[in-house]
Amino acid sequence: MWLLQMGRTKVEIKKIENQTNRQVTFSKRRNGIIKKSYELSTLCDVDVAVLMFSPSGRLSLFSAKKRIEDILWRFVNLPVHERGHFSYESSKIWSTRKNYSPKHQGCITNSPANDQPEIVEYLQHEIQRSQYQIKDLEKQLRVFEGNPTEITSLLEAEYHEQVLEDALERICLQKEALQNKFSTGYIESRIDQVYPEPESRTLITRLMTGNNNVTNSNNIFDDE
Amino acid sequence: MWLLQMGRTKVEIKKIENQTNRQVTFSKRRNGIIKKSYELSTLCDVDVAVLMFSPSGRLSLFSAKKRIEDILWRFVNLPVHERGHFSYESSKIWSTRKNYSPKHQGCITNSPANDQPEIVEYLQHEIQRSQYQIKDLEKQLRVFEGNPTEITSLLEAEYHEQVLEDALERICLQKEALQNKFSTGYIESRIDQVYPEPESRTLITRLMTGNNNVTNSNNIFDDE
DNA sequence: AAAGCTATTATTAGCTT
DNA sequence: TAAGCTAATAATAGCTT
Repeated sequence: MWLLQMGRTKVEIKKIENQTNRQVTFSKRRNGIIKKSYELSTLCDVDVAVLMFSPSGRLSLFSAKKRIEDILWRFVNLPVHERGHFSYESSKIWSTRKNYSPKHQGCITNSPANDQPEIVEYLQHEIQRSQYQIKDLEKQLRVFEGNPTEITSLLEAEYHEQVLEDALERICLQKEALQNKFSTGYIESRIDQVYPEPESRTLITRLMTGNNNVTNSNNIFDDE
Repeated sequence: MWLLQMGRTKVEIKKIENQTNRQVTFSKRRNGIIKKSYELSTLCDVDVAVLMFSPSGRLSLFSAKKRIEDILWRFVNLPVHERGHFSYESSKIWSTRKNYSPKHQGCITNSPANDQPEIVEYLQHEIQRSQYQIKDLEKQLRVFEGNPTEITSLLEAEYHEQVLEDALERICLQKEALQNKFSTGYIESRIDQVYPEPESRTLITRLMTGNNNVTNSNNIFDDE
């Protein structure tokens, strides 16, 4: 009946390459973390918030005792001197954990003694990110201007031609619909079912411009 | 040597009244959650952020793969309706928990209340300014998408039509120019640069468009 | 109190259905 | 594909040092 083995095996902590397996493990372990978080919250009377973004951009949230927004809000609005300091010191927590490598994790606890302007650095970082985003959007807009320096291949030109023709067609249909509406009094209400989602256009457009600035993630590890 | 019992006993999930005990349990279980979060992050390639506020106001943070600010920022910038409001009752994990009372969700305001230094106010102002600019640029881009739901009057439709026709004309001129160039024997061969693999860009595109998928109310424990 | 120990409970990996 | 099973690993409660 049991061909290989029953029950769990010891597993190495590294990315699970098999997509199905990874999904199943994610689901199980996420439930585990959420359960543990709930228990910690209840046993020790602490507010807990957990956020998980999967690679596909899907978000899982958990918060105990308070709305997650309230917990995050409290964090974001902490006075500087209670915000927690960042250091690279290794935690004793991990000193006996074999599978732990601290290069990509940050564990921070606040230390009232330290008064570093972390929030200023954070805000500056976010401004830079916004500037990148603005540059990218401006680049996208320039593509539609037909600027020869932006479109350098026939394929690109044809692609943009197609995008614009599609958009134009939708506008014309919409124009007709509006004309009908005003001439007959009939209310058009199926438009968003009839036409393709604009989101797909945006996505492809952004793919075309190929500007993908990624925020850096210097990670930080700290002892309690 | 062992008066009562060795090893753990089954514990009821309710607030630990003994202060010392509660602190010890907090420390141990917190480490457990952080370890599990690290493992989940690595195994399943997920961004995880954990925040814990003890009753005394002490904060513990953990984030894997990215800075916690980046993860929170991403969450805060999700449109409110995409933030995932969920009820705990829906999971069978909670079906036997008596002490749990879920709180309903509400809105979060976006302007930080601050008694922060001047520089912080200034930076926050700058960020808001950038956000407005981004919104405006996105609005301009939507003109090229020709989304019918954005257009509610004939006048608007005609305006968009004109903009698109102008853009199309410029693109066509550029296309002709490129055709001339290539008809002289030049071969276009950079297709993979023009159309990058969608997979690699999806996350960033979603980030930029703000259209992250979120687990909704009833399936926080469901699979992705 | 903080760190270490271990019996016991809890989680879960790989399987079957 | 999702849900259930169980052997095995992992976490940890209550203890000692």
